[in-house]
Amino acid sequence: MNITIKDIARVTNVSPATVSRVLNNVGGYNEATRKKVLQAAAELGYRRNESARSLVKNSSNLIGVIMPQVSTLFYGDIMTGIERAAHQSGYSIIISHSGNVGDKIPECIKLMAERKVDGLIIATVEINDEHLAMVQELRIPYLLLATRMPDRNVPYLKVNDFDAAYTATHHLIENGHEKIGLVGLSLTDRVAGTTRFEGYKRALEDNGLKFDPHLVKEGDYGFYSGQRAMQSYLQEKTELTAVFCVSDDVALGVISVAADHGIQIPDDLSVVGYDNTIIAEMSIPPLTSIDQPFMEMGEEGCSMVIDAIRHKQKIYSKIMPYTLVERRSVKQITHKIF
Amino acid sequence: MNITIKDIARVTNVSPATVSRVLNNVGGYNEATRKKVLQAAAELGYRRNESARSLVKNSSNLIGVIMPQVSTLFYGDIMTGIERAAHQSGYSIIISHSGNVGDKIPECIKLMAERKVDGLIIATVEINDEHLAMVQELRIPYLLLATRMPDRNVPYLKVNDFDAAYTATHHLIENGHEKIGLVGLSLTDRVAGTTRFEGYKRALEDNGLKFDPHLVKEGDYGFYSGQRAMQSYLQEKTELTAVFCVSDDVALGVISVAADHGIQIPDDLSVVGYDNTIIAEMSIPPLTSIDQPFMEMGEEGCSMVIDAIRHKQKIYSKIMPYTLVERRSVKQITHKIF
DNA sequence: CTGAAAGCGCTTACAG
DNA sequence: CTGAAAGCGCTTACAG
Repeated sequence: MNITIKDIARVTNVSPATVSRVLNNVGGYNEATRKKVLQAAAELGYRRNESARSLVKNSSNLIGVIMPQVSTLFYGDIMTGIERAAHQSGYSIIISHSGNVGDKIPECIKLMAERKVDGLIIATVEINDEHLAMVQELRIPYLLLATRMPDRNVPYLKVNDFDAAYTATHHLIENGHEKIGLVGLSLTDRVAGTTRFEGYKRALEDNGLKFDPHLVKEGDYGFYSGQRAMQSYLQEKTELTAVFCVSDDVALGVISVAADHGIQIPDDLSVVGYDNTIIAEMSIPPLTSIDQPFMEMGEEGCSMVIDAIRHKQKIYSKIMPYTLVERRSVKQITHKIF
Repeated sequence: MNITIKDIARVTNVSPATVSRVLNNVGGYNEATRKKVLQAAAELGYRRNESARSLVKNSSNLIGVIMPQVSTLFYGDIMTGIERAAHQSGYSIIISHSGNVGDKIPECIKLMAERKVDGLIIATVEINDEHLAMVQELRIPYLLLATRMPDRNVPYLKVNDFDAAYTATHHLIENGHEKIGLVGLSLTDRVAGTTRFEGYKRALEDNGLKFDPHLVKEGDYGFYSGQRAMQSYLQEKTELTAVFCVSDDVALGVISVAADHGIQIPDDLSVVGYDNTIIAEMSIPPLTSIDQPFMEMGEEGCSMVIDAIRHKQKIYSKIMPYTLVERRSVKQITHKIF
């Protein structure tokens, strides 16, 4: 049998109400009772029953996290950040995977509803209007993390993909590159795909370079996508001196087939990645990459929803700062015009 | 206000008891009532309150997962496996991070106790006797995943580290190597550290090679650990033709400094990794590595505890199969004796 | 400062 | 097949 508040009450000769009060630190008892209750609780090995507590408080001290189960490098970082912030504030986190294509999102939301989570973080997956409606029905604070809903006023926390892509491309241009490829563009991904594409194009235009569709390779964010793109460049004998990759994984993909073909990075080809996961550092040569602060995003995002829960206030979207971290995969080349 | 079972009862003119029965599919009602209850539930948008349910059933449908927050590559894989199995059986998972050094383990266990989790998975961290006592006090099924307690009869699910290290080393020997380094040995890690060390040594001995302590570099499982080891080999001008690394990360570390020094992999140095995470494939050249099936381990492990919960039976330890996946980081060299 | 009582939303013997 | 009732372990007005 489990030890309950009543057991403590019996042992200490006070009412369960008082036990509850001291255990919850709400005041309304003198020091003597406080001491004996706490001592009895410790001696009996009391563990409070969160279910009972949740039931009466109509809240669970739970933050729900919905994430896709793709094994991306940053999954752990985001989770770590979220868990840290939650733990600090006395919340626990419960997670549910949305499937690779987000097909299980409704199920996830239902689950979160049953668990009466106090707040919800939807990370990394794109949701649609139907999902949004379900989430809103929950009437709890929620936040899109490292994702967003275009054209909808839904709170999110993420890096500005347009700017970051612009910066990455601009960095290449600054270093004298004029034929710059874009690798891994997902046209169906309106959050990170097309936005980065726009940033890339704009950087080109702003610097008087012509956008050439032959230089962009569609794909996804994976390693193989990068490999396929590089193979395709090779086969088509595309002339380029640099590529901007939509993720570190695809960057490593292009580097790997480049290596197989004796193409030197950065001497023959400069490459910049995106995410700045650990593999950017592991790359040979180490990869220049756009840093997304995933751990901080998890932490900050979770704090935002907790604040909203506690102060019953609205969550405002926030842009996280990105940085370009330079390593050794970009070469400065001389301008042809000189 | 939330819709409850009573609301459905009122609308359908049956008792809450009956509503509960049809919602839980326990039988004891005719088709007509079943239909109207289900319909009313759907119409009202009923969501059951798991807290209330947990309270009366004295169980939560929750599997607790305790993991360190190191951002290892396989974190996501393990979690994915666990979540998949849990979800399939109607369980949710709640996670708590144990800190890098496991210092927060007691706190994690306390939390799991309060949540009344039905089962517990402790992944990847080493626990001590004190922790074990706390866990056992919970009186719920639990399992150590990808870790174990030496000298204690505690159920675990993992790969046989000794055998795997033996296999890795033996693979190198088969390919004609005689001076084989061991990189990343953690002498304090009695689970994976010393065990892999033993496997390495035994493989040497069984093949008539002398164990040379100068060939082993202590460290941890990280990238930098591999870098430091390689630098140290270089500085000491250690003669060796191959290294067995305790993780892919350390393997990439040695490869990266090797590259900086113009040392060709595998021509000048063969290397085999451990874990077979995605980076093994991303490595240049692609890394031969011991595969640990993390996703399957998560899935299988979670299934084991769920089975134990359902059938109230003991959990028996299980060994997962590992495999050596050969890629291009090992070179066959001619035996000197010929 | 403290207690009696009601109630959170559900499940489950028990009785019919 | 169905309902009335008790109870899971807690919190929180209310009253003193």
